[in-house]
Amino acid sequence: MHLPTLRQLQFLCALADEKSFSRAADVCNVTQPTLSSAIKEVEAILGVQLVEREARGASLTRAGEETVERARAILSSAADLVSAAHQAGAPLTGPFHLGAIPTLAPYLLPRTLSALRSGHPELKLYLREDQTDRLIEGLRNRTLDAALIALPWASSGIETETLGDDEFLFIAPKGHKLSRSKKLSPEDLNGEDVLLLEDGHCLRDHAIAACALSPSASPSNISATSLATLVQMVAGGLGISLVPKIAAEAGLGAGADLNVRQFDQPLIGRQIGIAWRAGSPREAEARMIGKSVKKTLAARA
Amino acid sequence: MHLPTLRQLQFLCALADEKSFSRAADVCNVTQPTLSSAIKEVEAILGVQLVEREARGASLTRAGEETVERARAILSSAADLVSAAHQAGAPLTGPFHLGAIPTLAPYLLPRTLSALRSGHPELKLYLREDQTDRLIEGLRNRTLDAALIALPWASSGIETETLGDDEFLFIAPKGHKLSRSKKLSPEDLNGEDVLLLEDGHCLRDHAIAACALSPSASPSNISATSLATLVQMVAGGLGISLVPKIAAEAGLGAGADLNVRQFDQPLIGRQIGIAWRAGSPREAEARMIGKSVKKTLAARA
DNA sequence: TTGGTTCAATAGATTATATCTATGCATCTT
DNA sequence: AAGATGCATAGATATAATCTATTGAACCAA
Repeated sequence: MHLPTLRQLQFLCALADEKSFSRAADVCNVTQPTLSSAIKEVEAILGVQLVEREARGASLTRAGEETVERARAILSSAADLVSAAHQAGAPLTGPFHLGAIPTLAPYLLPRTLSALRSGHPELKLYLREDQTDRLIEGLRNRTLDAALIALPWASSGIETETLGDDEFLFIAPKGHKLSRSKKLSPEDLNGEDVLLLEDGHCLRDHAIAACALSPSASPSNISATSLATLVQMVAGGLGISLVPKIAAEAGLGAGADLNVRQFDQPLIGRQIGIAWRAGSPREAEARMIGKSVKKTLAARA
Repeated sequence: MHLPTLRQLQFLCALADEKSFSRAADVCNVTQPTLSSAIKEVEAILGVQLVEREARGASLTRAGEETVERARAILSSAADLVSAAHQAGAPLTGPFHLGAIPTLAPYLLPRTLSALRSGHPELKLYLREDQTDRLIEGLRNRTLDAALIALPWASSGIETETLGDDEFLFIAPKGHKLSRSKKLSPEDLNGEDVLLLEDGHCLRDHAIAACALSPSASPSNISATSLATLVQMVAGGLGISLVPKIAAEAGLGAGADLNVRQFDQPLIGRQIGIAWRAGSPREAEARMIGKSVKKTLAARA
């Protein structure tokens, strides 16, 4: 079977990105005729037209779209092969890019990282705090090596490992009626002024799901940009809310005039996990970091 | 990032297979120096030694092993890209290689295939009957496009779809005591002379599991090579056994002096499914065939 | 319409590279 | 020690990839 060259596949992907032969050629650091003939040859090898040559630039045919998708996967695997081999020469070294969601990073990482750093001084960690979607995208486009997120999160091409549980705690201003109620179940929040994080935070979705809230019908449609802000708003009497136990333990809300309490059965919460791109050469390191986080989670009060 | 060529990866895989530069070169239809320098260049690109040059032939280093594994995956994806594109030019044509396990093929395929052929006359079907392991291997090395097997069967790189259930029926010689017992549950077979297919047939394992048999302690350690043989042996009074309902319905055991009956609760059986290599360009056709089989299964008495 | 502009295809020259033949240099065998 | 086996090296050659220069088609503005 006659295969196209990786180089030709790169050209094709660039063409898909740029939708122009000359711009794509520029991106690939070759001249336009070079790229043109390369694309033509790929089409000859595959026996299908991949590109629609139009007056203004180029667009992909249906077959072209699928081919590009496969080509990207192949190029990514090839890049993985190279970095895995490089890694083999010098294991556990080089910069490692770790992402984490904002409702986790400030509370979980400080404890974990100090342990990790002392155990593995050769590991250069770079951190990025972002929402789940962006972190997954980072894993996909290789700007991240691993990410700490809330599970379950199924996504093709992404592998995950569960590290532990994180309970949701109830917070309210001192003297709120739900602070004094004998029993407290998640459904009791329905109808109250529940403050949530702004859209895009997975904690927001988890809270809505756990308490069976109807997000649109929420009386006060106020959203906070961070947990710290949220806590301040609750302390200011604007409403009630949930916070992850891990954040509360790390000192979130300390000093504020707040009532923090557990729910009675059923306990609600989320799972913490680590994710990496399937086939990543840094999977071993991702699992190692996961192990360290897991230890931190288990060691809590 | 500098990538190795697909050609170079092919050379490397051939070297891994042949464990000899000259033989590998032969396989690739190039001369030995060509392959030697290509391998050397890959090592330069990756910055690791992949091959241990020994007096008698060559062996892979640890890094080499992993690189070869990744290389094989990449080459397979590249081959898929090509055939997917070819497919796009002429969908649903060209030879399709379908495998099926021996306890299914003779009983399920006749009915399904005639329906399939009339519905899709352009599809050239080639059939192969073999045990599950070999079929999966066939999917892996691209000699098969899909396979009808018993599920569940998890295997990385293989995708499956469940098509229906197939109950196990009890068979015994006329007059056997279990033929006359009021109720019949799978555990009743324990301790009896249960005849099974020879090792490697998944039906054997399913039967052992379903009836909680201890295979080594089976009084008569007789194994049959096919269901037809098995039925003859049971009819000959050598013992009792299980047969898939689908086989019985297709006429297995018709005419033989046999007692066939259902089990009472719990019913036991297996699931029928179709499997294909993840990323196969013929996935759509595999699913189509699966649909046809599913219809056949559902249309039974 | 007409002339300018944009963008891809083509032709032919020029590198770059892939591959070959021929040979050398070890190691193992007999 | 002589032959056989198996990989590395060197230099020649063929193949391919890429470049420059140009053409031709489609669009746009006057």
